[in-house]
Amino acid sequence: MKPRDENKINEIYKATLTLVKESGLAGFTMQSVAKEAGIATGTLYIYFKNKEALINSLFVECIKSSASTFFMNYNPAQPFKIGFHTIWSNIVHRRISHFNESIFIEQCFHSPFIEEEDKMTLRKMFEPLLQLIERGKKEHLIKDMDTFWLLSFMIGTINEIAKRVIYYNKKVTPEVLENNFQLCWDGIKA
Amino acid sequence: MKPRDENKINEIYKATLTLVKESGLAGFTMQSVAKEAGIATGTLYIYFKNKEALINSLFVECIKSSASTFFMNYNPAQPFKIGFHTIWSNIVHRRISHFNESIFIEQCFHSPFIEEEDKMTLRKMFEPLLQLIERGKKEHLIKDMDTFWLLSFMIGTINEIAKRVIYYNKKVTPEVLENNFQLCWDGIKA
DNA sequence: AATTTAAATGAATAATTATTCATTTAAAAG
DNA sequence: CTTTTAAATGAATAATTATTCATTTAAATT
Repeated sequence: MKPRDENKINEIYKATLTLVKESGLAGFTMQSVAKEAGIATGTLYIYFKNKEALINSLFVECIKSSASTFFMNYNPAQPFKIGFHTIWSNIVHRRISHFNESIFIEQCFHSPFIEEEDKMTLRKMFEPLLQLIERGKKEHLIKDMDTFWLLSFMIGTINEIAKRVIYYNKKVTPEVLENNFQLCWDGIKA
Repeated sequence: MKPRDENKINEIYKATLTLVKESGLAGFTMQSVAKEAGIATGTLYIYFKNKEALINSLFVECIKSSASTFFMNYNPAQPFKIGFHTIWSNIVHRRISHFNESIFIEQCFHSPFIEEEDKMTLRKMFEPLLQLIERGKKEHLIKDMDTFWLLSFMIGTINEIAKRVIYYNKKVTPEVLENNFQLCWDGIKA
């Protein structure tokens, strides 16, 4: 028998992300995905039951593959600021280098396609970061403020950096990164 | 002759924003807008040439009406920090109280419907804020960093606050607002 | 090399959604 | 009160897009 070309799923995912970035969740059709992925429309339905399933699977895939990068090189044994910087940096780089993915995840939040459960999974991804923030508060290194808002602050600045790098075609020099980190750090530090 | 019910345009706008918030730009149809606005489908086409025109007009309308609120009570003659706080506060409140609008504007940026020119208009809205930031740098009150990134920092945190207030159903107490402003201020201050 | 099995195809069909238009309604003008 | 004009209606049509399926292709097994 003929085996599935497992790489095809990646092609489909990649095509979908490209199209969603270009024209939003509103602007992509199954035909356009097939064309972009270089396969026939019918083939899409071998891999995904329907459009909704494609979107859902991709969403879960994006979450998983993001999560795996957020805590790379993060070692809880290191000093707080080092750890915080590592995670900050990881998220910034991921958002920029996988901007399509960032847009897709964001758009999915306002779409009827995603299950509440999957949104929960996304939130859980940040758990280790929440713990690090708690630790920073205990060590009196950062402000004694609701962890929820401290995380909000950090994520908000990161998301905006990524958007601007892409839309305004800004170079991400180490200097730009360090300046931006400084803004964030001065904000949260005690 | 029968005059147009000018209020109808507002109903259509309101309906569209509601639907876009609920299910994204992808998830609204002309039929659903008509139903939500309590009018017949055909009536939509008296007021708007087609779907694209509706989206475009609403986008421009959102920009204009936002802009009018961002600089309320802002007096350039006042000390820098007062002015900065006023604008910060205005934008936060607008984003929260008109969350549908915020989502719509954001989604439009990733849709094929909006003209580049209209996006430009949105960017120009922040002009007075850019000038205030320049002033803050001259007065050595805030960091001597690229104004572009200082603005990014401010807007990024604001957007995330609004999202979280809505999605996590957080109360916007004066304390929450002041704490969040403090984060932002400590970030940018010299 | 023949057979089997499932992938792949893409035109055809089904479903959805944008748009139109013949008709009705209601306000204004005479 | 009649006429005129344009708004409003919503079912019908057109256009678009999701999904299917009969057929072809190619890998694996015998």
